[in-house]
Amino acid sequence: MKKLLECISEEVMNAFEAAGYKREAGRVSVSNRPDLCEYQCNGAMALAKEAHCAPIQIANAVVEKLQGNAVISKAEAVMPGFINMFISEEFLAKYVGEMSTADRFGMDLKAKQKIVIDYGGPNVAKALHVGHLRSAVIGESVKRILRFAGHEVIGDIHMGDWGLPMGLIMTELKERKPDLVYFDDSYTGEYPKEAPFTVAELEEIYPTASGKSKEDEDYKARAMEATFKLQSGVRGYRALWDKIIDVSVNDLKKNYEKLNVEFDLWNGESSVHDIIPAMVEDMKKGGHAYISEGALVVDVKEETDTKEVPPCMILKSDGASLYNTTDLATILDRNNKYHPDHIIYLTDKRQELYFVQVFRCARKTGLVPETTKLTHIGFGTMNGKDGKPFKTREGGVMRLEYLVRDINEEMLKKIRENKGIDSSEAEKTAEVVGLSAIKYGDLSNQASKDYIFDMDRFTSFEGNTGPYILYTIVRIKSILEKYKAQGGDMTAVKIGTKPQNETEKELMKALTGFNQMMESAVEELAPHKICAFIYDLANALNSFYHETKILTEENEAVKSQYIALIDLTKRVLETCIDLLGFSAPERM
RNA sequence: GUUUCUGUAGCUCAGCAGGAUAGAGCGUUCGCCUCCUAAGCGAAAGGCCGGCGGUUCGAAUCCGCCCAGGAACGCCA
Repeated sequence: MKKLLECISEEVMNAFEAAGYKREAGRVSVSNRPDLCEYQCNGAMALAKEAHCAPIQIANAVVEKLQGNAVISKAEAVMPGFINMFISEEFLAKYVGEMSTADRFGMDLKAKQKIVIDYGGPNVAKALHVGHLRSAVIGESVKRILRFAGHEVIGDIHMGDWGLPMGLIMTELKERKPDLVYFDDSYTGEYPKEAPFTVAELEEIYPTASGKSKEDEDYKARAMEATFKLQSGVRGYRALWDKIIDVSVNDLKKNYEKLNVEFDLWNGESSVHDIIPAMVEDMKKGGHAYISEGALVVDVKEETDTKEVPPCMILKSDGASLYNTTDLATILDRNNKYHPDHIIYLTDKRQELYFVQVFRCARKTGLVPETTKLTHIGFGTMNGKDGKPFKTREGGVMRLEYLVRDINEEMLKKIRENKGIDSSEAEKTAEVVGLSAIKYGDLSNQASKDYIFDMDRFTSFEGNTGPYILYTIVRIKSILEKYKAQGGDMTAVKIGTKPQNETEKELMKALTGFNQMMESAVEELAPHKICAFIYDLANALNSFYHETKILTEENEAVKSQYIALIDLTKRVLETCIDLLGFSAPERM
């Protein structure tokens, strides 16, 4: 379905052409002066110089050609050369009517792509903290947006599950429970099903071990040995590692579930361990990798660089692999398995340079074809009210669990003080609304920017917040329920006649922006555009609601259109919040 | 030091393939519930769009310089 602005632009372009000017000048945008007009075209002014005449003359000529137009009800030329237009109400109603019955509200699909999203995942055996929130929330939304646009998307959490941290944990475990069968090299039987530790223990073990290794050389040596044993496949160490992964992943799943975040793949650095040697060998053979300052590197400088881009390190001088190595191997692995058209990484924006290096290295060494797009979405930090990175009151790193819990408690308080909702429903509702508060608060900002996490603001029901959006949806649901209870037939309602008043027209116009907005949200991988759109749409709905008695409208045809219109609004809003990764309750 | 991002109302943020009087929300002030959820709606006040230059008929938006803050800059991830 053509976007509304395209429909209007086409008319204006034709008019430009008919008046003897080039049609490109006819591009129309939503007016930035709603007091003067609804849509505007500034092409006449841009054209003036090459056409050697005053812009107002051009505008006048174009306006003349627009008289009696079916799409544009009124057009006028204004000094110095603006073309101000109003849309035909009949056309608008017809357009919205088509939208309401079309798939995806009439959004056209582009060629289908296969896309992998890498969430730059958390380390196993470490509690999720607020730093992991953005990757999960933004990534989930981007995934849903791309799927909505018709692409095949594979989300990979991509955990840090290999290397020294694992050795440290095992060393500390051995220290505490030396009798575990996993450490008995002569043991050949089955290993126990039960893990010899809980998540809580695991989370405490890692920092302890990490601390010890910094002070105790001998301890560190043992940890490195354990790491080596794991990586070289010693049976007991592998079995123990499996348990660590099991316990951690279980816990991670629980946490991500609360955030309504899902992954298709639970891969990690370990997944590509086996293909690293061959990859490194190829890089050497290809003449790309060479030894510099003891380490194996690939140059990734380019002539056009304005800054120093250090080489991409493949192996450390002690021969061990590092972050780069596994990321490169992962690219290779993904290419072999999925042949993706596009791989998207979500990490903190501080890793920008790192990804420039990795992407260039991957291209240079031919890990992916030229056509595979590699994108890094670098997001800003979540700060506290003081503008500094978010911390607990004690100054430590805030666990994600606690953040979610605090938001939910705050939400529950507000919901309880409002109305007599019974307590089990209130708790459920608080979770749903709380999630909207967290996610909307995050996603309504541009991903690349830092933002301030303000509990009071995010959980507020007023203003540009998640709860406000949900409230709007709940309001609509309530009317529709009543309509049905009164015997109204939802399948019979439709949109097609011109709006009765200004607020209805504004609501229609707001709805028509969906396609335009979605296209740029997909193109720019920008969930915040959806937030801005639904905020405007919710405002339009609430104004309409306030001005219009819907259920008591006596003219049945008018009432039917009202119902169809708010139903469409509800569906659009629900689709959008689903793309953001949350949902609305029945009541609140 | 080099590179890069950011700087818009008291606060939190939009707007940036250049367009007419720079927009929201919170907060402040003032209206509106016998009526579909007032968690709402309407209105007012509040701005040298960090500064200075340049390009242009026209700049918050493009370019240059400067100021302020953050970040990155080979063996962490």
